[in-house]
Amino acid sequence: MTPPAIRVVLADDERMVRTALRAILSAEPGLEVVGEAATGAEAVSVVRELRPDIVLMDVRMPEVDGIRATEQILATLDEPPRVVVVTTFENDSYVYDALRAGAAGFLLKRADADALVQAVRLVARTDSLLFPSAVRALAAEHARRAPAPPAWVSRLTGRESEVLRHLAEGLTNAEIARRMDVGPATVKSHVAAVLAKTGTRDRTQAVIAAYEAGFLNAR
Amino acid sequence: MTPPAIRVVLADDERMVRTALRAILSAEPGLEVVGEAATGAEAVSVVRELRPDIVLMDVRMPEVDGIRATEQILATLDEPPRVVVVTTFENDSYVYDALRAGAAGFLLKRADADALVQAVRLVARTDSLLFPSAVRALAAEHARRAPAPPAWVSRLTGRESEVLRHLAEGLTNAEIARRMDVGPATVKSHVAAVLAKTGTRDRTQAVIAAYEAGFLNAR
DNA sequence: CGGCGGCTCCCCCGTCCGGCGGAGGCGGAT
DNA sequence: ATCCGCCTCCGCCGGACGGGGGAGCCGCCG
Repeated sequence: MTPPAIRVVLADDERMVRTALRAILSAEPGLEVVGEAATGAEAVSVVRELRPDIVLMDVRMPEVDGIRATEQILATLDEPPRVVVVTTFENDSYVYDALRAGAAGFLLKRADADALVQAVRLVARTDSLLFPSAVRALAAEHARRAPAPPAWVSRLTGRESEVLRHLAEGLTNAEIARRMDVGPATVKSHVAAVLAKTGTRDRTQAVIAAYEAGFLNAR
Repeated sequence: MTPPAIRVVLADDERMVRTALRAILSAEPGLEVVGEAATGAEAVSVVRELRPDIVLMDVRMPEVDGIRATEQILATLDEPPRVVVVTTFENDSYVYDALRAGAAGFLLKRADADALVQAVRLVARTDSLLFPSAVRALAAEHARRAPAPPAWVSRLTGRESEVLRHLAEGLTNAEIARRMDVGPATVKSHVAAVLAKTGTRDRTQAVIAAYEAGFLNAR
C-alpha cells in the first residue's frame, strides 16, 4: 500500500511559474499539487480550505506578500503546513524575514527540478535539518546589513574614529581626553571634526549616526 | 553504470557518534564514508588529503572547534567539500556562526537516519535550497537576543517613553517640546525622569541605553 | 476624602558643549 | 622644498543641558 501523497499548494503570482512547478511536482509519485494561489491573501484562504502538507510560497506577490501570508497561515491554523518560501533571490534579504515568519524552508527559483522535489520531500518528512548556501548569502547579507556604510565612515581619521567610539560609550570630553591621554582641547577638535563629517550637530546625534551606520560593530 | 559514490568524511570527537553515522551512511548505496577525524585539526588534514564531497562536522570538538575547522577547510582548499555542521543543538547559537563560516548545511543530531541520508544526498547534489526549523529556532534565538529588556523600560511612563524616543532622534529639548506640544520645562522634567530611571547622566547615555535595550525596536 | 502617581510648568545655577578663529609640529606625497 | 593632512593644543563666547527644589492639576484607588 502506497503512503498518502504529499499534498502541495503553490502560491505565486506568475502563472507560468505555477505551471512549471506543477509540472515538475506532479510528475513525481507521491506528490500531489492540490491547489494554487496568485496572491498572498488567496494563499491564506486556499491553504485554510485545502489543508496541504506543504506550501510553496513566493515572496513577491500582490496584496499580501509571501512573508505576511506565511505569518498568517502559521498563526491561524492549528496544524499548519510546512511553508517553503520561494524566491528568485538576487538582492533578497527576504531570507531572514522568512525565517522569522516561521518558514520551514527556503528555495531558490533557479534550483533544478530534482533539488526541488527532494526539498519538498525532505521538508514534508522531517522537522529537523539543513539549509543551504542561500542562507549563507543571508548571513553575509545580514553582516552587510549596513551595506552602504555611509560615506563619512571612511572619511574619519583614526583618532576621530576613536573619539566617536568613546562618544558612543557616553563619555564626556574630559573623560575621553583622559582615556586617550591627550588634552581636552584636542578632544574638542576631534569631536568637532566628527560632527562635521557625520553631518550632525551634537554628540547625541553623532552617536545615533554611529549606531545607524553599524559603525560600532565594525571591528 | 552507477554514478560515483558520494564521499563523506566524519568529524566528531565521540567515537560512538562516528560509528553510528558511519553505519547509517555506509548502508546507503551511493554513499561512502572515506575517513574520520576526532578533532578539528585532524578534520582539516584528513579533508585535505582525502578530498571528500561532504564533511559532517561536529561543532564541539577539542583543539579546533568545528566552526574554525570549517573556515580553514573552505579557505585553504580550491574545491572545498560541502561542509554540513552537526550539533546537538539545545542552547546553540552555533547555527549562525556556522553560516558565517560557510557551512552548506546544518544538521541536528536528533535527526533520524532517513533525514540524514536525504540531507547528505541533497547537499552533495545542489548548491541551492532549503533549511529547517533548526534555523527558525536560531531566528527566534536571535530575536530573543535582548531577552532581558532592562527593568527600567517598564517603569517609564507614557510621556517619558515618548521623550526617550525623541531623544533617540537627536532632538533638543526645545524641539521635543514643540513636537509634543508642551512647554520646554515639561520636557526637562521628563528628561530628568528618564535619566533617573535609566541610570544615566545625560541624554547621550540615555540614547545609548535605549539602543542597547532594544527599546527603539519595541513597537 | 485623602493620598499618590503622572503630567504640566516655574526659577536658579553651574557645567558642559559646540562654534569660531587660530597655531605649531610632523610626516608623507609632489 | 613645499604643500597637505593629521594630530595636538589655545581662548572666548553663547546656548544648551542637568541638578535642585518647588508647585498646581488631574484621576484613580483605597
